[in-house]
Amino acid sequence: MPPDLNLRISPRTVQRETVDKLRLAIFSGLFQPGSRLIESQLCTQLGISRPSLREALRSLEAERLIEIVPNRGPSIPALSWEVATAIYEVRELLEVEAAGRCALRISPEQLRELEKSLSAFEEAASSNDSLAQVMTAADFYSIILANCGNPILEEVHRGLVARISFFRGRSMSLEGRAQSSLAEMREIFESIAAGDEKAARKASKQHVLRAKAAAKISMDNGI
Amino acid sequence: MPPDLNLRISPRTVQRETVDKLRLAIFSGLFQPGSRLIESQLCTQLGISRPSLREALRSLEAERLIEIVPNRGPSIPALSWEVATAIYEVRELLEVEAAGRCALRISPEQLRELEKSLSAFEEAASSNDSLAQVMTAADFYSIILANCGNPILEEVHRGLVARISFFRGRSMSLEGRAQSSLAEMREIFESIAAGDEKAARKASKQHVLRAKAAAKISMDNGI
DNA sequence: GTCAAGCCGATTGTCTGACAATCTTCATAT
DNA sequence: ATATGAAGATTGTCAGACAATCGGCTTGAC
Repeated sequence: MPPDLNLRISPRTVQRETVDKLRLAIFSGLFQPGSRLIESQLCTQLGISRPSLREALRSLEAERLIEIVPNRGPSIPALSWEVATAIYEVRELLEVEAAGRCALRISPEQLRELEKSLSAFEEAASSNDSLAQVMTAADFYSIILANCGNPILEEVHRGLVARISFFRGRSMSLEGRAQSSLAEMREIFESIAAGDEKAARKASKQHVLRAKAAAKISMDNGI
Repeated sequence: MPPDLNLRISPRTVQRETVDKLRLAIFSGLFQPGSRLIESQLCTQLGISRPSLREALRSLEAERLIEIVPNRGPSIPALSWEVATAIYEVRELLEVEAAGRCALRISPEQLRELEKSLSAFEEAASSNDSLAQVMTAADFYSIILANCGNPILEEVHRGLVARISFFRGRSMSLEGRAQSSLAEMREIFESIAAGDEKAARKASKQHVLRAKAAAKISMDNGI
């Protein structure tokens, strides 16, 4: 078999990645909540055709990252505090369960991985880079969710966290939030490392509750 | 203002409903797990164009009701027992929480509604119409989830239940499953009616566990 | 001046038709 | 029997079109 030279003169524009680009743009807060997304504009910006764009938009709609109102088109939904609260509550349910399970079954190897991500967050927390803080914190949870033994738990969790990504950056930049977050995460880590299910659940619950409180504060302040 | 005669000679084919049609087709088991969905065929069957169909398919893909493999197109995913188990476990988490909350906050009016749906299931259970059984049972949960005070809980639950709809018809047709299901549901209802949160949680947990067991049996039997 | 009616541009919903890239299948040759 | 290769089927993507609908603006009436 001849080696795959991977030389593609005109690669069919791989717009399987269009969804990812758009998702990232939404995460990074490029669009204001409530603002409309004009299809023709997005097409030129992304360099794809309207049918392709609309496919991507349907995916995002199903993920609840955008809303599509008939005859008005896609827009960024304004997240009410009521819905945000509901999301935090379900997140609590899922994370607590995942942390508890994780404590009982995580492998030494993955535990080291978790420790590394905690260190990464520690470093980010001592800086003022709130984007790095959010990213490393997300890594930490991801590892827990990925090792809880239930792929659905992970999948649902990811979907929910995506919807409140808007808050996360804001609340993390609250005075002292990163540091207290670090302490909470360390406690979760210690409990999991010790294989103490109950402690892991308790610590995890505390963490989500405090994150929720921080989000509420930053929202009330209209940050 | 002239009255809206609602006379549309050529109504723009409302294919906002295309997704619903397809979803229903999948629920009712019209497609075999693992079978491919040919776009051109679906287009003619549904009477819509390919771009429109592909939008609908993207929505279903995001709901995990179909899979789309690049260059192979959409297909019905074969649900492994491993994934099904994971779904049942998360369902347990959500339903238990919802039942518990419901017990504390449901209005008398909604309680009557719940009782009615229980009666409907009772009637279906005494018949042999397993489709009616599944539908009325789904109604019962829906009412609980809709009244638990957390819309996200409901939303996530609906998404998960959709993915195991394939099993539900099968396991409900197991000898005696409908009757024992009825007993379990009655216990959930009684607990909620009594405002007993703990009992509601316990009964709900039992119910999901038994449903899971029934699903496993019917799957092992290859029904 | 305020409010209603109606018009106009902007945008969406949907279709048709096209074509290259890729996968499948089957026949052929070694 | 296996590898090769060619034909057909299917997907990925685009361009262009047009009616339906929405939002805002102008106009006109009171």
